[in-house]
Amino acid sequence: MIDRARDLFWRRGWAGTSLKDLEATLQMKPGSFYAAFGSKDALFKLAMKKYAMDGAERLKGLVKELGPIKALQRFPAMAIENDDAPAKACMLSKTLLELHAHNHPLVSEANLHLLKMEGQFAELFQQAQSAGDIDKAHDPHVLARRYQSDLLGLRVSAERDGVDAKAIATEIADSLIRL
Amino acid sequence: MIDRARDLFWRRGWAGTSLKDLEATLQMKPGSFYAAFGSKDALFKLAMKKYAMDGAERLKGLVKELGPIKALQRFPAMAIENDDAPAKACMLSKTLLELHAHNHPLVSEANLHLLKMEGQFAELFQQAQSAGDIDKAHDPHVLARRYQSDLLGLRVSAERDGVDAKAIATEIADSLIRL
DNA sequence: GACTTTTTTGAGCGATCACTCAAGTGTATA
DNA sequence: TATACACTTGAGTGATCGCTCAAAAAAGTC
Repeated sequence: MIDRARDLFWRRGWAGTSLKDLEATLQMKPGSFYAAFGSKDALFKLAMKKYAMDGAERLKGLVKELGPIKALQRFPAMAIENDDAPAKACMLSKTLLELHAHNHPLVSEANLHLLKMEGQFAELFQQAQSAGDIDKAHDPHVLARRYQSDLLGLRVSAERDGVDAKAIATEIADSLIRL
Repeated sequence: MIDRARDLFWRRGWAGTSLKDLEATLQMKPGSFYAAFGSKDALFKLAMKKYAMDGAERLKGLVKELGPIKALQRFPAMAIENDDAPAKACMLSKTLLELHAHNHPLVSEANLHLLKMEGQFAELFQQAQSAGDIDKAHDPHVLARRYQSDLLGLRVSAERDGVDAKAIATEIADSLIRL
């Protein structure tokens, strides 16, 4: 249920998704919708949380499979390779950009999720340092900040026409070897 | 006139900017507005063109002042340091992300401007190679693609809370030395 | 099967959307 | 000053926005 809402919001954005759209994909009449979720914003908040949790889960799975450094290297390509995803760009950044000027409450929510994600990256960088894969001279939080910025850029680029985003993902992954 | 419209669109996005908003900042009544511009979309297109041209002009000025490589190094910091700008994020990427799912004509327009900008970067990378500042083994178009992706990521990050975007800009600039 | 409670329904609320156009105002030429 | 033309005005268009709520249907309880 929330998954379908998330996909719709992710693809079309906040203003681009109308209650009619939600009613159609969720098979709900207005009354049921408001009884269940309270408001469009409330559902968006839930959808964004689901989005963030799924992303964190996917990364954890990658770590379990490949270990920290290889997970960080694989993650960028993974983020853009699914053609069935609602969008290439990150839902959190899309929300941030769309609603920032309106001082919308969902913006601080998006900021929070992005920060938590950055923390997760920092942890992995630290683990990679402990494993000897990355020079300990680097600050893991600095690495994580840059990594996330690169990731956000990649995912915006992946939404462009005529840009080989996979190549950029590879470059991001390769740059982690040289640390 | 178009500058004021561009600032409004840049800050608030396409759906976030209503005709009422435009009428207020342009001091125009609906009739005059439609006589002058035809539609909201048409003005947005003009605004985006102005945005792209101004950006290209600013980069050219930087090149004239500092030369190609130093201009490329300075540009990221410059893009995010103006606190009076309507937004930190790039108007073209904001438009791309907001309207991509709706197959809106303005998306291809945004794509075009982004591609032209990437071409400008590629030219500068090539000039930097000719000047001996960058190893000629690199493909300038590949460098430009990555540079623009980094730039877009930087400008999204600059819109976040609690992120030192200046530091990221410095890192991007520094990574150009090591080429 | 009768009664209570919960859930679903969809017509419709006021507000706002992008946009139109007849009427009014200003300006140029005679 | 009189006439022709260009521009401005803002009330108003139908459509859509997020959302409400009384009535109908369904589910639960005895």
